[in-house]
Amino acid sequence: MTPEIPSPSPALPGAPAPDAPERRDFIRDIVAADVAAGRIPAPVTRFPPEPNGYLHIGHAKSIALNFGVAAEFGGRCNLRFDDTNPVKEEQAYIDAIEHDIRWLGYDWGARTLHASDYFDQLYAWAVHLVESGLAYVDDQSADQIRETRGTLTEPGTNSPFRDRSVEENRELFERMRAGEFPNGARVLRARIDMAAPNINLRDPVLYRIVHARHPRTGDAWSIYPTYDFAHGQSDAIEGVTHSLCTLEFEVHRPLYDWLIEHLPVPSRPRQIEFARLNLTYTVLSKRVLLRLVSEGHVRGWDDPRMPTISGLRRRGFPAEGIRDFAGMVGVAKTDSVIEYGLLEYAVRTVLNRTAQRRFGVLDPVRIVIENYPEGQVESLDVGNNPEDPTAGTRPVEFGRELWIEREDFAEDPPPKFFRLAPGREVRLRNAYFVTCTSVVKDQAGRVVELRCTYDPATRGGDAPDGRRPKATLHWVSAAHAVPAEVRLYDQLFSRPDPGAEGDLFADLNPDSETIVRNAMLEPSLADLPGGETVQFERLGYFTPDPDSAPGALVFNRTLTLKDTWAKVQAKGAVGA
RNA sequence: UGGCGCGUGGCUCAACGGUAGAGCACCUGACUCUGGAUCAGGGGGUUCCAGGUUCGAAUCCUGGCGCGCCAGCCA
Repeated sequence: MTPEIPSPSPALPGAPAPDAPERRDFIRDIVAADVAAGRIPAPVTRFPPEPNGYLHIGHAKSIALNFGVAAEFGGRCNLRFDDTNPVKEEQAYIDAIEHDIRWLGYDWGARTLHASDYFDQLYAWAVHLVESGLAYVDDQSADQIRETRGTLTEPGTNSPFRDRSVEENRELFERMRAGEFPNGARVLRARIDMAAPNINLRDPVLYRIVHARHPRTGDAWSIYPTYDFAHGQSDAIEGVTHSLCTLEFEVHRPLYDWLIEHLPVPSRPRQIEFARLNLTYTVLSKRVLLRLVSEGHVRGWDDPRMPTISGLRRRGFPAEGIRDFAGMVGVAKTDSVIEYGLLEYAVRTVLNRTAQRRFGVLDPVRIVIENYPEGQVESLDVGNNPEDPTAGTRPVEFGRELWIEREDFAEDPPPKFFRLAPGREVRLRNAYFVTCTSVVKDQAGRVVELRCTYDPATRGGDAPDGRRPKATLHWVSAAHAVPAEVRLYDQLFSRPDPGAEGDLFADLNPDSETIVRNAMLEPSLADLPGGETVQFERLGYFTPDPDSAPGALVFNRTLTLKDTWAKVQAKGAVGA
């Protein structure tokens, strides 16, 4: 499914480019101050995904932050899987996550770590807490625990098992580990304060009984630590200095600190929270993304409409564009929603600079050049990228019959329409000037062919007399064109704030994908390698889809070009 | 009628007591063999509100208001 991708650009992502403006945000300020004050020689960060789904563009922000901070201050960033819940986690997700981070262009050396690597140590620390009288085994059910936790405005009440002896707690916890009890029979809880105004401090659960096979530790454990107990301690084991996480963990920080304080951990990490990424027209919730996939609203995690890294990759977004975007969105504590257009801007900027140009006609209409010799074919030299002279040129066949874009012709051109019309001369890009002499229609009145003449003196696209048509059209030789299916994409959701008014799934855009089955492409496109995105001149950026096969080409439209004509039309429509 | 956090142009951020700035978006013009790109210019902010401190407040204090998060044996 996932195409094999050429390695990302050689520039070391994460490391500041020599000419990059200094990136500044409150987290980098804190790190810089810690380094300047000599509290740490260099920062250690970590990216801690739970392997229960695919990475998405929101994770890219976190990845760029964690790896970026580490690189900029000469530190390091670990990849650590937060694999403490075996009922939701799978090896397939672990593999996909590693692949995606590599594709994005980040490198964590040999430091592929797992919270599960620390299960022994974590267990020993839990015992330490028991022996300090700071944790106890609670026999209450999940329901009972919920009922006695209190509410936002009322304190909770102590569990009847809260004052068990250290001996009894130690024995019971040991037996939980030995697998003597069924799921949910007992938990290990921290003994903090059932009346704490912060609910996370009301004797939070540290360990629960889960009889499930873990992707890495197999059946070795029948109890698993919760996020709260595993995360900070894992940070401490790894020597993480700045544990960067999203805002929803803010209220967990007092617990994070409490555990670090009461345990003989080897280092004292500090948790700092920042706002997660939100994007208009997009949902970045693993739960929802999983539903989109499992309910068949999209074809898979890597559907080109998905905001997953694999989806964006299949769509043709370059890793560099995603990295640039992550750098542009800023890091702050304000809950915010980024306009999707900023992502497009970042991607277009990279693609404009790097994508080779090709000719492709999505909605072909035939033109016949009446004064061009029948049977003649000539090869024209066409530049691969006007933004990059080193990209060279390629030969493109020209002949008497060509395909042009149907919408590049108007029998009755509206004002400000500069393209082909009866009697009007336009330039065929890198080829000749042609003038439309007549229109051939079928019985239904549909244009089936345009008869034209060309000016042989304009070969290459310039007129000796200096005259300049107002429009330049893309074209493909009818005798050489290869047919292809092209998939056009629009937002997966039809409103900028999906789900804001009721059911999220009711906001799915029914026109998020449009399939064009009879596109005509220049023949060089037939063997474009997967993972490469090119520009179809005047149309946008396109990339071969993995569904593509020899003789049955399939392309995805990555993005359109910026379209000011569409804007003019829209204005006209409003004014009319 | 709990706790924690956040409020600066349409969007995202900066300004860290000295009189509000950037990117994106938007508008205009130039240029152009992509109605793309590029270049030049422009509009747009009572810095949530109200008091207070100060020669001076987006920055400090007090009180409001609004928004977000927290009552999983998810992370």
